[in-house]
Amino acid sequence: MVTRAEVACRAGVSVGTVSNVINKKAFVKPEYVERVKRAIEELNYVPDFNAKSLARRRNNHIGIALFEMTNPYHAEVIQWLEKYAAERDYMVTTFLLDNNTDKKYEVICERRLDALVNFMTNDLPRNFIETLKSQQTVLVNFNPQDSFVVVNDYSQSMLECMRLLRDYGHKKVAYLSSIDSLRYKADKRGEMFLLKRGEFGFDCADDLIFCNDDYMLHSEEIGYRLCGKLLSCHPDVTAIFCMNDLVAFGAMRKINESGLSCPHDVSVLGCDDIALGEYFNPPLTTMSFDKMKHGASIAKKIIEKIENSECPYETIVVGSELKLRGSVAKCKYER
Amino acid sequence: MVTRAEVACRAGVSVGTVSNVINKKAFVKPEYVERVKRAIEELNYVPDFNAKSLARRRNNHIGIALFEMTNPYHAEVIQWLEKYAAERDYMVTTFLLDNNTDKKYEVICERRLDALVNFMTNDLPRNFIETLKSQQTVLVNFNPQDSFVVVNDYSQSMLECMRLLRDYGHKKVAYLSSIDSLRYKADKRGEMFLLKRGEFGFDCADDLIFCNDDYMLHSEEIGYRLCGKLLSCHPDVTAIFCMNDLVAFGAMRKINESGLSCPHDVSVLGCDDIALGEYFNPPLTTMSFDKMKHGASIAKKIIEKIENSECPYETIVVGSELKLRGSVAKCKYER
DNA sequence: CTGAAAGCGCTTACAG
DNA sequence: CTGAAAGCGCTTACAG
Repeated sequence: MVTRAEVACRAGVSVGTVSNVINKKAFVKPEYVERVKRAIEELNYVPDFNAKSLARRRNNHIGIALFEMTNPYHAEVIQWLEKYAAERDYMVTTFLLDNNTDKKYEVICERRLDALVNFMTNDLPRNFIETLKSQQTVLVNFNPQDSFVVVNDYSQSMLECMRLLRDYGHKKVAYLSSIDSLRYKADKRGEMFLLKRGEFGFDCADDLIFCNDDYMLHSEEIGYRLCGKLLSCHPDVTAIFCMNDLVAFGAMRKINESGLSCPHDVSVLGCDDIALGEYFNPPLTTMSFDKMKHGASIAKKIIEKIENSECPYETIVVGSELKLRGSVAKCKYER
Repeated sequence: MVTRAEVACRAGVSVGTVSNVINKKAFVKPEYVERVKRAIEELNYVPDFNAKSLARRRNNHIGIALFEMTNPYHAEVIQWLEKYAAERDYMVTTFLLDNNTDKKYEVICERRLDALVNFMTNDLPRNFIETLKSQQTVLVNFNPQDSFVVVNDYSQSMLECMRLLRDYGHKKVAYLSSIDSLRYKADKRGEMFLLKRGEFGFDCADDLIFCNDDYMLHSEEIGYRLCGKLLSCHPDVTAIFCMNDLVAFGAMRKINESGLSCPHDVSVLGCDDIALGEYFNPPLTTMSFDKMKHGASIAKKIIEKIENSECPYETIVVGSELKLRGSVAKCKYER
């Protein structure tokens, strides 16, 4: 492994000067720049980012806390986040917090991340968060007072969906949530549904809303199970909101297996607009937001704050958009 | 940020002794152990893994080079790899090499990864690989002589599939490959199809095999486009092998849009057994292997070699398994 | 068994 | 503008 000292030696300058030409932080006599560059080339020198991190007390490392790695929705957002970050020399790594979590909390703290983005649905332990704060880690999606918060405002699209279902004559409309009953209402989608369903003429029975309390299940499985329960107590349901696209896929599977058809018997709506939704049969109606903008703007805010801790934390609201596709149709009783 | 020196001071011992109790490498008088532990607790001390890495010249960091982050197949394998690695204090980070690749090659080298797993379909530059080798990075899925290689042996399942299609009376069978025509034959699936299709009584027309040369497309889109071409020159095709499940989803979408039905008109087979396949309509027939075993065994080999560079590189062969589901049916001309 | 000290490969004031 | 040197927070022979 060739080090900076060897480069300096070969170029006939000091280590500090080599640093200066590599980091372009100070003016260096062109002749030296030339010599250093040549030495780097000849020795095939690669700087050690680790050593740099230690000296600068900054890692250029962004972490992402995730519960399910197989949800393409997160993968898409992360992809854009990573792209933006990578162009600015930041590395992003994803930490799967679905098992052995205590150990992973430790690891995350030991790695001295510059920032951590929280894409979990469940809460993270208080002392873990405190440690991160004491390390000056820039936080995203924790408490609004000490982190950036990105909220996807689904209220408009949700209203649009509800209007659509009403116009299509649906009355018996259910809601399948992949999170538990407490959090369910905190979510804009759930809140809106609960608040407005009477107004839109939908059946207001409590057991048309299903929540999930088993944290270990993946979304598809949640949708599949909840839809099973739903169909057994409300076989005449004609439309189902699902909290995300994977839940919707699970619901559609159960519908098919029950000998019903989507959208002929039951319309299904998802959320997130993952790329595969369009490939389903029927293509999934869903609502979403600009994932590129979402990912990139998280990265942008993070980097701004890392490089200038004076930047205030703020809440970013991202508007949503409805994608109407084949999985929604007129209520069969109206045709 | 509290450092090891402060812990040592508070515990009334030296820095080295603190290291010894943390790393459990040497015997320390129980009384000291107690005092050090208390000091750590009281000061809320968190070791700095970065500094540790610099001193040990090892990072406990495994990288994964990936082209598409949205393929759940890789996500699943990586998830198991990560789980195994995390339990042994290794961090794994995924590098998306779909754009700005030169910069990312640099970043990867600068981060001094202990290992790099290659999940790309296209080749990586020679000098990048050379640099990694000179850094003693443990390699997976590069050249067999200087890396571990994990091959999924699909030959048995592929034969099983072909036998099945023959028994179901299919004659006009196509193959959609997400990689280019050169690599196509190097893959066990493609090789087997090409070699045996005559023997199974399938039509041997060259234009029943479609390859993809546009590296920027995602698998679903590749399947969709190739299937479009296929249907326009062979509208009477009755079965399609797809190189992976996403390609199959794309093909199924095109089939539906063309007014045909899967499996009534055309049977479709995928590969990888991604979780969503079962949720499709119809559920996708596919072949796969044990992803947990696959991911964990990569991690195991890597860690063994990192911790003992004497371990020889080897090739690991993983057998495959057929999952027969609704997307395959008897040829309609035989019913 | 424990402590003092050198070393890991960088950055960054500070003199000159 | 450049070099010498201290420092980042650890590990690890080596004395004692």
